Amino acid sequence: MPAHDTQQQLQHFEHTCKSAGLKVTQQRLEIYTALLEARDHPSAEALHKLLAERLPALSLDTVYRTLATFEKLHLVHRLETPENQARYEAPGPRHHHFLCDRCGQVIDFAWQSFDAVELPQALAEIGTIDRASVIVHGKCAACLQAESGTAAL
Amino acid sequence: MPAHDTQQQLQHFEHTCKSAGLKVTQQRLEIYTALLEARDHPSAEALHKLLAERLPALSLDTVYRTLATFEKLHLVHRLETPENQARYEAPGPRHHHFLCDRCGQVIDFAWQSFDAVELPQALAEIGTIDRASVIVHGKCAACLQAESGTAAL
DNA sequence: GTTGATGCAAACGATTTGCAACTGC
DNA sequence: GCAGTTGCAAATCGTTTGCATCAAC
Repeated sequence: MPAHDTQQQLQHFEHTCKSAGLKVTQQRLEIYTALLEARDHPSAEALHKLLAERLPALSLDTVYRTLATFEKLHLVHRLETPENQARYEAPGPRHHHFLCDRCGQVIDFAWQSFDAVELPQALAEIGTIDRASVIVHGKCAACLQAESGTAAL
Repeated sequence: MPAHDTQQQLQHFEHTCKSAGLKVTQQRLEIYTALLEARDHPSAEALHKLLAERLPALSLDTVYRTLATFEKLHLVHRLETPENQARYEAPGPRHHHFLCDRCGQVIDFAWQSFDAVELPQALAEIGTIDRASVIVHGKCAACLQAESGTAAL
């Protein structure tokens, strides 16, 4: 995907940390990299598990703290999900989210024509706009199939 | 707002409960009514506090349980917010959400031209669509003012 | 009268925090 | 070396659950 290769994002990451007066520790680097590579909006716990091999000493609270730090710097986005567990993603190519109301899965989708549209006037009075995205609720294909097999709900 | 007056929604509420085999208890009625009247997407705790006057004996867990029940029946929506506390709203006129990244406030806004637009093809393969809405992140006017006064972050 | 709903208190799980040891700059 | 970070363990907070009592149908 153009304009979003890993190298560039890592550069941006280091630069952002340094300008904020934050140290570029191994943990931060690994967590950020893992998030760049993850395509499934992992939770803090999922990231911790994922990194357990490379960094056995990494503690879960560091993951939480690091993600919170990254979020403030806009290095990652915390997703809005109906779950009680927060999920994160590194900002990449612009996309939107489909949420399965049954299994909770989050699926990305692109929608160029939305991205190009102008936001409504009303927003100007509400505040400044950082980013806008679409959230679609429904049932994912896998769940539909599972339900038809198991006679539903 | 047409097609969404309180009377009608209460009828719909009772009907939905009965068809689901659920009792229309005073607690459920009050919680639902409070949510219909609330314009601020209250959390379970906020609702509990709000109803404390009318129903001093109402317990917080009943609020939680009731909201969960309502959600399954699609009588209320659980909002996607970046907070750790869930917020709810009764489905009313179609609208979208502005989230202030600073104070966490949720502000509704209308966007008719979005509502009329056709969702992208890609979604058809992902699953069935229940509802689609836009989430805008930014800073609300109040926070902008507060920051300019206090010399920011 | 039954059956499901509520209130209470205890349990749970995700996230946060205080503090001492450590590591990047 | 200093300031910011981490790991650990304990605390916190939102939410869930087991169980006896109570209310709606």
